[in-house]
Amino acid sequence: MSLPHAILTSLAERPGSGSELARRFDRSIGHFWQATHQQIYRELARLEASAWVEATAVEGAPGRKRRYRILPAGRQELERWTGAALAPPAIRDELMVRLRAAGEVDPGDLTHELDRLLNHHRAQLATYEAVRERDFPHPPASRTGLLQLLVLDEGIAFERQRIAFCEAALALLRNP
Amino acid sequence: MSLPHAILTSLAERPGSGSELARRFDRSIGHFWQATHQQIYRELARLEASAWVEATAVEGAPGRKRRYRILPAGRQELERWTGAALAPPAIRDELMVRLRAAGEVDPGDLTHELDRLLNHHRAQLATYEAVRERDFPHPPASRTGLLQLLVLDEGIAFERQRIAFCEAALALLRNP
DNA sequence: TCGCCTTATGCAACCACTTGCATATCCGAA
DNA sequence: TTCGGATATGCAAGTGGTTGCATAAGGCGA
Repeated sequence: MSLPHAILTSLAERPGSGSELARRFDRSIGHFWQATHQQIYRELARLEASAWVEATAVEGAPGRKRRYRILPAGRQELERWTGAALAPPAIRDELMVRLRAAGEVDPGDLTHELDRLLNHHRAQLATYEAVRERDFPHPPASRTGLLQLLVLDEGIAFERQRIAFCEAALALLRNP
Repeated sequence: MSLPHAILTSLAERPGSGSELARRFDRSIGHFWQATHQQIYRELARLEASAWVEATAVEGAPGRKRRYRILPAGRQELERWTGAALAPPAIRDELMVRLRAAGEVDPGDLTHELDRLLNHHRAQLATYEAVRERDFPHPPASRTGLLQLLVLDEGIAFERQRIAFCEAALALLRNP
């Protein structure tokens, strides 16, 4: 389970409040490890109880805003986890199940759904490419930057592969 | 949630018992939607309660073996689901989080874990390629076969991408 | 025939995630 | 000045997935 360490990583990159983290997840790390704001708040409470992060109330902000910062023990935990045993990814790909099902029964409106999915992946690809142009106009010099770019490029490769796959599936379903 | 429909699809392809389904998942559909035998048995009980599958006891077998078969109502449900709204995949990729973390702290033994992961993906690729040679020596003629091959080839493309990515990450972590 | 191994099925507890809703606080507009 | 909207945090119930263990039945060797 990676959520606590995804949050620790995000806080190591930059301190922030729960809602800021939720927005950061939507734009950055969350592209690889999604989390709702409820998950993030609950996990922040646990991280604080473990003394891996500390929080200070932010005055003059709406709600009861608290700013979280990673503590040395949290950085140490993140380091331990980074080198710990890494399980192969648990694949849960509904699209593949659908297509296997479409081989057994009438696919119905599946082509319409594939079209919607294709649009989603094209939009996601455009997002990644915009981030790449904005954040990495030149090859980064630091190891941190190189690793961030590597991960971003994997996202781009994934979306491209997905787009090609949706197109192939649509071609197959449309031409009997 | 796709597990009930993954099971219905598998039973539509061929009837079988819970343990046979569990083995089939390990080799086939489970490459895209993993499930333990406990999940499968629980789900089979629900599918039976919904009258989407029926079971008959198998005599002369160890345990209390029961053979499941999809019913017309189950096939109808599978058809409904095939055309239903399809959500974009929920990505949860621990490897990407690790690499972002490795940009913030000392990566420790991460290269060793990446080596193990690389071996896993190479083995998985070899498995897929063996299945492809065995099951699809010639291009399939049926729509069912074409869809199965499409899904299999996506698995192959995924493993290749993953192998290239692990190699790139290793090169980056080893050459500072 | 007794005990053990294997196959097959299943229960129960736990944990993470999802969803819907509730509360707190600030700010600006009526 | 108070009321509604936006921001921020949080609770609680329901669901799916994981893990450890339990039970049932056939087969086989001592």
